[in-house]
Amino acid sequence: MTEVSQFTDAEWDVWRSFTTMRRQLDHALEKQLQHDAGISRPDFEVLLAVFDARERQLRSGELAEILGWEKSRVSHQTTRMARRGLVTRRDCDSDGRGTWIGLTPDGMRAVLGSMRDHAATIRRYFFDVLSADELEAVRSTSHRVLDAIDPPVCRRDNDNDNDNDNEESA
Amino acid sequence: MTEVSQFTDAEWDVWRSFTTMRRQLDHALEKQLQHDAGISRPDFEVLLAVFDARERQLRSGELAEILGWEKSRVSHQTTRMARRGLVTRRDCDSDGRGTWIGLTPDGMRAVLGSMRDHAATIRRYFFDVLSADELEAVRSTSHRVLDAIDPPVCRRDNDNDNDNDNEESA
DNA sequence: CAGCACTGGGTGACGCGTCAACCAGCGCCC
DNA sequence: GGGCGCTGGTTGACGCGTCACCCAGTGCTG
Repeated sequence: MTEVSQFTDAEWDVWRSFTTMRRQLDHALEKQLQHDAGISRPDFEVLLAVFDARERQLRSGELAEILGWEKSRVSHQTTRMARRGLVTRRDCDSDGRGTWIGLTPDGMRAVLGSMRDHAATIRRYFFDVLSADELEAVRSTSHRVLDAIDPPVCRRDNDNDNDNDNEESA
Repeated sequence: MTEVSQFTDAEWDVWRSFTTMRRQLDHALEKQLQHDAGISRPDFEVLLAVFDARERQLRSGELAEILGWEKSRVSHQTTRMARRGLVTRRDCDSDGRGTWIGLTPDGMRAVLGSMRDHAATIRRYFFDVLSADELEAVRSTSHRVLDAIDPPVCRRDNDNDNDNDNEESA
């Protein structure tokens, strides 16, 4: 990644800082969850989504939509989690194709035990160390980058039907 | 991730923007490489590191150090890449334990063909859409977050023996 | 030289994630 | 009611990444 990259040293420095930070932050959050509750980040996301749902259960498809995951990913993940005793999976009565995902006692314990710690960790490594201005900068740069990527790549938030015209300047 | 998260709406907005941006940016870069050269990002990193090395070859351990990867990861990755015909692996003469990683013609073609496009993509989605001030903000916030994480978590860049002082300002 | 620790690297199992293919139930429409 | 497309979801293969463990060559020390 040196002579070849056609970036200036300053650009390269920014890019490296940024990617390193992402990696370390992910790693730190993962480690905290693993340490505090013995679960992974995907585990946590699933547990929290189900926990937040009325009746503490969700159809597989709803879960996919909430998390922004593919259906197959949800299937794989919940299958693994069921094997590890974190969630239950049972067939839906009213629709023979459906699957309800619920929490086991272990899953409930895990999510309750890790929520506060996880939020605290995010706060410690992110919100606490950044000023209001910096947070605003993060927000705006994120949106800028997203806007640049947006047309060609996936659409998730406002999923309207057209997805191939655009370029509303950048 | 709603009532439960003990974040303000504004905080939540920042965090979501940030994580979404990371995901989409990674995804876009991955897609570009796959499209332009049929390789993944890890593939690209390995190829570029080897390409940059004198003699166009590296010992497995050097590669690990350059990329900041674990040795086992390098082993798995280069094994897969060798299977796909991107790199060569041959035993080292002077040290019976060593392995040299080199480029195949296909690997050379892939790295040559994707370098410019990859850099251009990073520029398009990142450097081009951010002002100098915003880039500086990215750099400084990245360092701030890294500094917050740093002590407890891994040390990678300046790997001198002491690993808990530093702070060369941000 | 024998022993022994260290070092370079590989392996296997597993979790995460995607893609493509598949399958069954459901709804619709003739 | 018999076909037909759609929808909800699963499966299998594969790549990525980590951890724990293993193995052999190296080199040092007695």
